Amino acid sequence: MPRQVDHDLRRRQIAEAVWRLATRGGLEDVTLRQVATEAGVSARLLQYYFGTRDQLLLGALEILNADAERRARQRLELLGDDPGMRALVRGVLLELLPLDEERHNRHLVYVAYFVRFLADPALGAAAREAPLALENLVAGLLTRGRELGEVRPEVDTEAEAAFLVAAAEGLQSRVLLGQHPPERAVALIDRQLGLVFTSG
Amino acid sequence: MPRQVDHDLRRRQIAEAVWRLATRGGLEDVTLRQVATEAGVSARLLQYYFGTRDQLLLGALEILNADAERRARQRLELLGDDPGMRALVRGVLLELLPLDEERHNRHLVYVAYFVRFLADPALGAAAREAPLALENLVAGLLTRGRELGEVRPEVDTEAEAAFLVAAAEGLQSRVLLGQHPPERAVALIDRQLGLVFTSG
DNA sequence: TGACCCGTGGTACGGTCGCACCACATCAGG
DNA sequence: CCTGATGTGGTGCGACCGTACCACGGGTCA
Repeated sequence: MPRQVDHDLRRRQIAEAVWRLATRGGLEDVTLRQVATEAGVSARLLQYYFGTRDQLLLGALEILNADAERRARQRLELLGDDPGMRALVRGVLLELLPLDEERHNRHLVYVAYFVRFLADPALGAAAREAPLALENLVAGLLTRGRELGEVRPEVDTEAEAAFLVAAAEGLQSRVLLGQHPPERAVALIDRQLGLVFTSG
Repeated sequence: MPRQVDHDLRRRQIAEAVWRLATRGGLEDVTLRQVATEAGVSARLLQYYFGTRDQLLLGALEILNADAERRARQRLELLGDDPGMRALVRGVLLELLPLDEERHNRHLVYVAYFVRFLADPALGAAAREAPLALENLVAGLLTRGRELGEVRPEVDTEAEAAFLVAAAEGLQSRVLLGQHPPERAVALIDRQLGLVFTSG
């Protein structure tokens, strides 16, 4: 084998350019030439590493998803062993809010892709799984919390989980549009958690 | 004046073509030629009635907003005089869900525009007002309901309003992506309303 | 050392884009 | 009856699009 190059690194470098352009002007602005310029490589390389434009869009999304999962796992681990169910649920929900630049941009990218999710089966598959998994995760945590007495016994954990995740997603949009400051979104989540959990 | 034509009608006809294309493939697919074909008019007419592409996008959005407000008002009036605060709040929130084709498509169009809202000040202005007004409307209804004894006295009406609107918006996304059936979204809203209102 | 393949650049082509421009009906007012 | 604004169609232009294709440096293995 001749000259070795870190393919994953190159792909990531290109994917990041895709994200930046998508957050600025939507998928419209994600042209091969623009991505190449933004990534500082020749347009030919995009073809080499991703193939067609559709594959580039899909590839960039997959890398984003992988990143999101890794970062989320990191942040949850940061809570330490046995952080309590409330802190865990809170951590999961806050992952949906654009509380730092990384999450801000990530959610912006998802929005740019949104309409495509409906039309393109390959993209849709990559996007449909995550949120439902999140909902089930929260539902599981709430059920566990109810068994431990941390969650009020009358709570319908499945419904509450779906509602909490949806609310977090809605708050995300408001923060992105600058209609709420991030702290208010967090406060609103905490308020609802106060209604669900027994700990005062 | 020579040959008279209903400008508003023509503009609406063209705007509807914009919406259809935007819901199918995002703003990428909203090209002048495609819109002209979809609307069954010549491309030249788009220039005549809207000017540049940016103006077309803005104009189509404004017509959509006007429609949305009119339809919402209609549906609320359908509730009759003195429908009770809970029914009113419910009506406002359900307006945010894609419960019929009209609302489904409308929200899809908003999503297609979303990223643009952040970059284009003119579009952003048209989009930023509505949701905050909605939140204030709900907050007012809740406060009034609390005075009437329909809302539990311990409810923070402003926070609850913000949370409810955000949740409705989040549920909207889930329904659009087909992750929840519309009835489940309604049920989740009703469940939360049950926690807020005394009537049960 | 020569064959070979990986990684990279450049470029060319057919197509579509937004938009400006020109031509021409139609019909009200002088 | 003609003048001129209104409404409509067509066409052309320069730019940019996605992508296929060609060329080539450089490192690896026989």
